[in-house]
Amino acid sequence: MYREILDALIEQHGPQRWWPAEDPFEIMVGAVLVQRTAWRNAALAIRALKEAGVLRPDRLDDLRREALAALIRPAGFFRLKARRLQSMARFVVAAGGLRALSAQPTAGLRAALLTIRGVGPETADAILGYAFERPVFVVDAYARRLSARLAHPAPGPSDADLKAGCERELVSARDLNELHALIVRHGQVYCRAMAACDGCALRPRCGYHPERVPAERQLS
DNA sequence: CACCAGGGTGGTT
DNA sequence: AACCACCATGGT
Repeated sequence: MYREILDALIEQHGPQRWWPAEDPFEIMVGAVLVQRTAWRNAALAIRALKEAGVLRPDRLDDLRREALAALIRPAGFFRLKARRLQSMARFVVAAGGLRALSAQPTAGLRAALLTIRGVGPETADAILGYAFERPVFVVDAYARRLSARLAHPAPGPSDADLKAGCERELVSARDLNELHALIVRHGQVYCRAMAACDGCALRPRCGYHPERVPAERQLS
């Protein structure tokens, strides 16, 4: 099921090789900055952090919160995210760095990440998958929409079931990361650009925003 | 002008 | 457990 979706999406869009970042901590920062935000805007904030030379746990922790907020302004929710980034930076410092963290088993590391203010299930999984290369599937808005559409007209699986299903079938971090990246890519291409699924690799059982698909093209 | 983007939190019903 | 308001910028 998910393997076939992965293959179809690779065929259509090619390998994605996410996450675009130079190092694991940049991925962690990006995962917070992109929350409910277009990646373009998160990228502007990351660039500002790099230019200021503060894209490191210790430097981020030392910055004054107003100064950090000003730097990440383009990402939106900047005061909120400044606080979240500092709680994350402090967490990393307190844990003894990324090397120490990466020694933990996945389940424990996930639980630890979830104790950070502003890191929920999705952000934790993005960090686990892309920064720590653990075999987890990131259930985000795009994955949820696709899953709901595939199950239509039945109600889609819960987030937990979707995540578990993907992780059972696609065992490797590489495949799970690639599936998530491709679902996002696919969603960005077809979500608004097309009213329905013309040219879609998953035709006829795909579509985003089912409520926007004309009734005569809805799945029965 | 309205609507949306790779969520999470705290409070209310 | 299921809602809700809130957080805020930049693009279409």
